[in-house]
Amino acid sequence: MSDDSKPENRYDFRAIETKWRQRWVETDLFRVDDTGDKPKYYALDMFPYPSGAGISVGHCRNYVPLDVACRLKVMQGFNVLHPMGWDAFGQPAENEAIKRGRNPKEMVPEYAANYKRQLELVGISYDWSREVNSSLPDYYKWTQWLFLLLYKRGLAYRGSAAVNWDPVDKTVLSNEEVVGGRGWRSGALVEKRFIPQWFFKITDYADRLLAGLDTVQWGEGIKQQQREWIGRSEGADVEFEIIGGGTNGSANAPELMESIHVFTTRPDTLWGATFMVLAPEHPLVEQITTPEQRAEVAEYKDKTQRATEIERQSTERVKTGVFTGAYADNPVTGEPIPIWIADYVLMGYGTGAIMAVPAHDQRDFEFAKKYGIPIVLVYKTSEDQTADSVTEALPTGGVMASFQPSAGAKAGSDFPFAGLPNNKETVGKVIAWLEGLGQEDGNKVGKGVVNYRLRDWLVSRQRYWGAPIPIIHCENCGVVPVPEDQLPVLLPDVAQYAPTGTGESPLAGIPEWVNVACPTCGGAGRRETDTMGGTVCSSWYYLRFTDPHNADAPFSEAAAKYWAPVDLYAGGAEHAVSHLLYSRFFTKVLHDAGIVDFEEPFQRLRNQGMLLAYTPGREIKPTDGTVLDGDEEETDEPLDNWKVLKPEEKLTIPESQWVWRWVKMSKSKGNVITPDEMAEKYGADSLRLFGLFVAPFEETVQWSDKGIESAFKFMSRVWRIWTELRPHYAPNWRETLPAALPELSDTERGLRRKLHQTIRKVGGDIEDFRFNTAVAALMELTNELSAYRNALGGNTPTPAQVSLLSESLETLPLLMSPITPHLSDEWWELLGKPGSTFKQPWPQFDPEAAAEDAITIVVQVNGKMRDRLEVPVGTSQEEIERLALACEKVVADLAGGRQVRKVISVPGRLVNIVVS
RNA sequence: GCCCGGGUGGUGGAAUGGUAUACACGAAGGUCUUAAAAACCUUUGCCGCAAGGAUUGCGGGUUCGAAUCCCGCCCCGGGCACCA
Repeated sequence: MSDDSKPENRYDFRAIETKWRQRWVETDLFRVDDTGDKPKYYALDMFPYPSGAGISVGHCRNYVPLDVACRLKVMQGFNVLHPMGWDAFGQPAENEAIKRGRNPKEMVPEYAANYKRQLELVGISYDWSREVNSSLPDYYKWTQWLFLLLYKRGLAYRGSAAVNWDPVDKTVLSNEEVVGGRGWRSGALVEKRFIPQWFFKITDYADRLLAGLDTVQWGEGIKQQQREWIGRSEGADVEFEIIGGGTNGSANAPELMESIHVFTTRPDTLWGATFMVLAPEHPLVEQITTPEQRAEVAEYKDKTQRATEIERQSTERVKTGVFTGAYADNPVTGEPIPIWIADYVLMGYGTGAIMAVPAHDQRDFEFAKKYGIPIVLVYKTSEDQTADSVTEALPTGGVMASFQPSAGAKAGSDFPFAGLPNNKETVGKVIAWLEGLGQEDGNKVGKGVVNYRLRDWLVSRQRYWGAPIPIIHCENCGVVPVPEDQLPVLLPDVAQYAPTGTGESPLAGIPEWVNVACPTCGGAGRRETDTMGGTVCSSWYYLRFTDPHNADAPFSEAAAKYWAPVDLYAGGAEHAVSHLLYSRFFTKVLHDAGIVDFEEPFQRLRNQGMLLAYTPGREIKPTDGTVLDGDEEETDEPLDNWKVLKPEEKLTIPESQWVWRWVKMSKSKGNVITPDEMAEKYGADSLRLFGLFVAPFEETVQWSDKGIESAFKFMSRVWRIWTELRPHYAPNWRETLPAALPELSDTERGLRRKLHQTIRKVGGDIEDFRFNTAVAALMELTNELSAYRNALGGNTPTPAQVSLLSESLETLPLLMSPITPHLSDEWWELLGKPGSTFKQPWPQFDPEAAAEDAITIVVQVNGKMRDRLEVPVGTSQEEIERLALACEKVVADLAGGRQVRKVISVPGRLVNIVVS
């Protein structure tokens, strides 16, 4: 049937794709403007860090599907913003530059150019005139401007925060560079050091960040992760006075006495609080520890600080702690209760101190049992239940016991809670009661508060490759923001990019950059030498794309108003909390500053699945060091007892000993397949089609060469079929088709029906991100066209058949255009049409043509399929039921006196006969 | 332990209350060819010669009808983890 000897019958994807790639660039096809009467649509990929390795076919799993969605939107008449840029600041680029001994300012643009080349290679429709690079001054000027905006709004502040200090390399490490408590290069145990650093006050927005989640179309899983990260919990802040303890060697001990605030979600169990626990790092520990306990406390503190990481990973956590010698006053019972320190209380959550209620909290229970601390039941499940009889904490159930306040108690003498159930309502009543106590001296015992797990956002990095923080420290004026007209604070060149041995950024080593006059008083000032972490740059980039070359503002309000917010955002689920939360925070700040008119940056979010490659590795023993060798591109934990083979190991270890596993495709694992080699071998269109067809967008995919071969096979096949039918194309088919319709055979009407059903399905599936079924629909249509071509044989088609074929020949390139744009444009040209399918309207779906003229009705007996009926559309329900009951198989089932009890009809689908 | 996904033929997957296995891979047979490849055609989830039967991780439930909804359990992947 086919004849590949004719050159035009061969699918010469190299010639086709090279030609159209060039032509799209020459005609500036993907350029968009902020004007016109079309509705806008903003679709965005998470912008990548351009690594030296270039993109892998894994990246195509992200960029190609969004490109398909964009191309469809353009054809549907939207003005589509589809930009791309580079998340160029940050550690990966810095580490790469250090490793290669290169200047990141030169290296990053080279890598970016390579990325751009590869993205053009696979035919992504980016408007490159809007390319941004977060490491260029024209971009980071505005990152700095936004820092100052937050500073002015009281949302940027300097606080003390711990960094990971590598005592051997004498550098600050990021969390990613700490593996198993050790520095990734030196292998030395990492220490905590506290230094002043800059924070953004994201916690002020905790409730709004929570509420906003209900207004966006994101996956429930991602929303849930953000909710948990924010970690809102309602409870009470309760104050405990310290009534004895260490004098700290000072004579005026009473003045040192303070109170301890705790956060508790269970203030209703206050009567059962028989001790308190402070985190070992709690600042009050020094003050309250008695001289006798000092040595023991110091030892415990030291032990927790050094051994935390190791112990956490080793044994099951046994509760340990040390008594400080101090006591606090339980405000409702008046009893003195001992104050302990223990590492199960975390400094970073709540107030770093808890009231411990062993009767109703399992951790407190274990601790009390171990150290012989009394247990008092607040809730009892039976009248005569005693603390000695319980073997574990009772967090739920029971009713409240009766408590008589002792003489020393602050609380009022009445106790209105006896008999109340253990539930949220009771907690509320107790909080209200606590708030009413001690109001005379203005000192409430407790008050209802909301606590969040969310911490303020640490933006300082003691690193070179980032946007300098636009702050000057003046001896006289303190912290002074750099005036806006002096922005950007340019990142200077340095001799050495690696972190310094002092823990400061390399910028601190350039006196001529650091020393400046104070903008306020003119006195001696020092520039802030910390830079901003990469997540700051990426928290607003989506807005820069709306107006990427604006020299007077981060973006014009008009451009942002026209384009933003982003209608469709696509990227990896690994950003579920960090980037996606920070961008939302920035957007709310900009909203409050009156700069943007919306509060949520990303209306619809889709997360693509990972791409796995079958990768050789070797078994490792648990003792076989897990210290990484530093050239890891990503920092995935090594899989339990297995490690990827290094290139040299592939030579030394015989293949029979290789252990294969599916792991994420990445440069560090040596399993990357690049789009370059695939495009060379099969073409970009085949690569696009394969990535879409192989699995649903969100699903993890196992890469196989077989898969792309099958995509290529389809491309060759559809090319051949279309090419063989093309001689029958008549451009005037729209005029001739109406008259031709009555002449068509059933088969031919069936082909036309399939065509219009496919128009409907492909459009709908792409909008729903169901690319795999859209491709399947195109394959089905191709199969029908193929069958029709075979049926036609060498016969000359009638004029009616020409009209029919012409409609298909012209529609197919348009239907395939979003998915295989190069092929589609080549076909378009072969039909004698100018321009690109990209600028053509999406085909109109004709409901009449798509309608079936016969339907299959399934006949069931008691829900079991018995027969099928082919009936013409429009057959009455009564007629269908009569036919169903007359079916041979139904009649057989009804034999033996079984009675028809009910007949259920679903129009157009089935008849279910319920028999006794 | 908690949270979020998921479990359907030999394989990737389709079907989200109404014909389970679309589409594709793989496999088998055929046509063409000196031959091979490619292409094209046919068959192909399981048991059974067949009629027919069982079947969507396991067990129960709701329903005329469940892969789909509900309850309990098992397994796999991902995330968080002493959160007071």
